[in-house]
Amino acid sequence: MSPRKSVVEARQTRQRIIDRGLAIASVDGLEGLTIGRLATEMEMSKAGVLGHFGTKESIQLAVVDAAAEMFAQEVPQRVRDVPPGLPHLRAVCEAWVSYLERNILPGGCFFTAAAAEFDGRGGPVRDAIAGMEALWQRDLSIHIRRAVSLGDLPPDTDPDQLVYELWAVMLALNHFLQLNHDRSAPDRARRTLHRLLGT
Amino acid sequence: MSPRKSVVEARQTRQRIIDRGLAIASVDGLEGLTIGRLATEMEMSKAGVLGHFGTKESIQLAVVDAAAEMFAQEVPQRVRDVPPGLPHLRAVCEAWVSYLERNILPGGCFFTAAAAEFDGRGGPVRDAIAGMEALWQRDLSIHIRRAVSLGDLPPDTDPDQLVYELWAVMLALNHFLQLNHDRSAPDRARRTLHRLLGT
DNA sequence: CCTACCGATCGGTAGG
DNA sequence: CCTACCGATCGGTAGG
Repeated sequence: MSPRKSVVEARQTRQRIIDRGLAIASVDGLEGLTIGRLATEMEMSKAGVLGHFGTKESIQLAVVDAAAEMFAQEVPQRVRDVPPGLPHLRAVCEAWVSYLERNILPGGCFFTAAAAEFDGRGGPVRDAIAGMEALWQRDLSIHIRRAVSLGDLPPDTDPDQLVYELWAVMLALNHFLQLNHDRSAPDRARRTLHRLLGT
Repeated sequence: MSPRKSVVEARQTRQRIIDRGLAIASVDGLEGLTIGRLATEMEMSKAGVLGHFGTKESIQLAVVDAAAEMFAQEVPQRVRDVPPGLPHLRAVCEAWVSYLERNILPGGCFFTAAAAEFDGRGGPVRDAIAGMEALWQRDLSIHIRRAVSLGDLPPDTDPDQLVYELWAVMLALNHFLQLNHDRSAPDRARRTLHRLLGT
């Protein structure tokens, strides 16, 4: 029997479970993330793992939040000092490409994988994934409109259309990296961005 | 006890299992495609279902083949009479958009979902998915090079780059249709294609 | 945080 | 094509 842990230690354990869960889910999906597997990899009992969350769905939701936090730190946070308008938009996209290129999570972009897995279902997990994507799309749209109003992009730019095309670039980048291990994919993504956002 | 069926009937049953499996897999993935679920929906016993294939992996491989056949009938077959070069390439892309827009499979593009599900693994199923995608990319590349040699596309066109960008358009179309039920996505896809392939 | 357990479901087999 | 079964694993609970 393990000694009872302090509140701080318990919180650390909880965070370690979430981090491990994020790595598992990026490879094998949010359903491949089973309590038994988490327990084995954490060298804990299943009840020990589950006690921090209550249900598997709570684990999944915590992992979705952790993925959003990681993305926020790796992309928008890294370019927060770049001046607004087109420079900021370009920096955001470059940070995004770099994030995918560096393969921080073993299975690539968590949200792309989770969206494909849950898009045919209902429920809180699907809603959380869709909500995070919508937030980030809104952010991109704001950067685009700012670039237009600053005269950095043509006045007839359709922000939603550009969001669609930027999203497409990143989906394809993740797809070619993960399925084909195509190392020329980041370069192709950058060339497309070049065309979309000028030199 | 059901009467023993003829060879023809057995083949039909096998095909019905595959068709049902393709629909299930497009929504819940190739792992959500369980033998028990197939048996319930087919109103057969698990052993009855499994007897046609031997293993679950064989079912998965048969479903991948069926998905490729469906795609072949819905996209390249439909435009086989369109003259080569840019007209053919445009017709192919329009048939592809239309195929995704009509949502023939309840869960959208099977290959996108399957690729996201299996891209972190090894094995025959993953190889079959990647192989089908590679085949279709080769096809696209041939159409592009034909259009270049006919003078329909600029001589400095990079075929692999254009394949990347066309693939991106279709991944995004499927993504926005399935996750967000965004009915403006087909229009956005067509506008991007317009820009990529001229008016 | 553990052991010990629950009913359900998984892929698959034996035998007919 | 069926019934009847196998061991393994699923999410989750009781009790400490």
